[in-house]
Amino acid sequence: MACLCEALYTASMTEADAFLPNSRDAGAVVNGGSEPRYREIKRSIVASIRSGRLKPGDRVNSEAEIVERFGVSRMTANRALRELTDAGLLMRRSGAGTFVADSKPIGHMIEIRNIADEIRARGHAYRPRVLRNDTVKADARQAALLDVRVGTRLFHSVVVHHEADFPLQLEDRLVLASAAPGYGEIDFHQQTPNEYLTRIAPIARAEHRVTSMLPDPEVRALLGMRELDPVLVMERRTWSSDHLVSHAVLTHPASRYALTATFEVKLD
Amino acid sequence: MACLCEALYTASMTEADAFLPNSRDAGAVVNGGSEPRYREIKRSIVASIRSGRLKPGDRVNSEAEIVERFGVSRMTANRALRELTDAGLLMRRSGAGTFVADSKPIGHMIEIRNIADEIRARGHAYRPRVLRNDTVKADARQAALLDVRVGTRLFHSVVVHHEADFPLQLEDRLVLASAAPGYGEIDFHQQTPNEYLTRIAPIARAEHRVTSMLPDPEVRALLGMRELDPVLVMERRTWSSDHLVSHAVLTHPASRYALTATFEVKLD
DNA sequence: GAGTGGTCTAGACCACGAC
DNA sequence: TCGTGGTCTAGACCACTCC
Repeated sequence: MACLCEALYTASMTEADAFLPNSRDAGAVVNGGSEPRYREIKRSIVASIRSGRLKPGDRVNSEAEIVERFGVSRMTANRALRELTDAGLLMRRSGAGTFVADSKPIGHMIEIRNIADEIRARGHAYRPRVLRNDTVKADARQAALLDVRVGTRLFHSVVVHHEADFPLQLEDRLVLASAAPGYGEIDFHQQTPNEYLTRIAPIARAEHRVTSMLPDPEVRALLGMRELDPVLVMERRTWSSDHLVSHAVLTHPASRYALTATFEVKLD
Repeated sequence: MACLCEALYTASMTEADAFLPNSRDAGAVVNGGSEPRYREIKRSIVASIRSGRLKPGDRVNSEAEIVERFGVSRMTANRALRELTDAGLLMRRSGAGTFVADSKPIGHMIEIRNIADEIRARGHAYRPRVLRNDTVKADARQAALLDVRVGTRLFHSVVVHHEADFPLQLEDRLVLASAAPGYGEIDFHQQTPNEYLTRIAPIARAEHRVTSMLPDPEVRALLGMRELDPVLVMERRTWSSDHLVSHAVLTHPASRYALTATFEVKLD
């Protein structure tokens, strides 16, 4: 069916700002089964970024400020900020401060770029051709793909992403309606399905399967391909929190598209 | 032209045990431009694993032991062990101890499996067909791929990996001779090229490019493919420490092989 | 009960950046 | 100069595991 590759944003961690007022005997040790302080601080920062209150480039509370606001020691504040920095969510400059990092694509993992951005970065016009965006009740096959019961309400969108006038990717996507209620209303000219989803339901886990084949005539026509040109097909399932949110089949003409992935291992 | 996908092992960090005797005024703070203590400890542990002195499942020094041996505070020992654990190199069980983790394939990132293991896991016989394994002097094209000067000594191996009697992957690999001097002597029946390389020159960085095409007749024959079946081609460049070590083109029949990648994001 | 990791504190010195 | 992060210490309490 269809293929497309957009940005997967970092960040996980559920819940909103909910860093409870903290009825904990702050001073001493104690941590009676509750969440560690550093993690609580991380949650609150992640939530601030999620909610849009903190945007890339914005300054985050300094360690000293966190010490005061949360009533923790500097080591604890440091750990929270350091771990978020290691995770790529923040950037720190000694002497200057801590800042929200540019919303990195999936960091070191697979660098799957936002197709729209990618196209624009090449100086071309991005144009989506929306073939459908409906509400459906899951049939057996769809239910299996999203691991839900038959009849569950889903969105089903099919979009062809064009670079200038050339179709580059065919995206066929199923979305769990309960996880992204507004999906049916999106104007794909304003944001790609994945852009929307990563904002609404931040990706916690993604599973990919890449293969290739000769496309059937219909797909070949949609992608404006010559005969005997294979397509590169990427199937992607994404989870948010703990449930499957979306299944996408992203199909591209192999002659015009290659997937790239790069990663580093650093232990220092 | 060849393709194969093996395990990429974790771990980075250069140098051997070299944790200098540490002429640092231990007691106080000070860190006059030298390496932080926690990183030094990490290096030493990584080196122990690298050298084979510590194997998966082995117990690592406890925090208390590190405190004594390195003359650091427990927080520092804890940081070293915790970071290596987060990186997937170690496993900790509260109350029990710290252990070397099973040599994880690239962890959460791309799970690219060792083709030999993968085949055996499916209960089939793995059989390599070695077409060549020569020493060559880099020509212009090869020099560009490995980012070295023309004439640099390289190994060039071509192997077809079979599952039972079916060719599954064609691997065409260039290896920088100076980085893996023994490569030319490997018996690929004993270990795959990548197995050897990950042991000799642990991967610090990898770059992938995946595409597909219709194979030329020669490749098609080597892979025992029918006409009009596309191949899935993965090109991979791997770095160790700071230099490019290997370039591989891994080609598989799309009808018999799919790449999978899965990753999780966790910020807690 | 002894040992282990998990967390936390209240100090500290340092290099760096902004003013 | 003052605030920032980067590192480090020498204690501490806790829950857990293993014996």
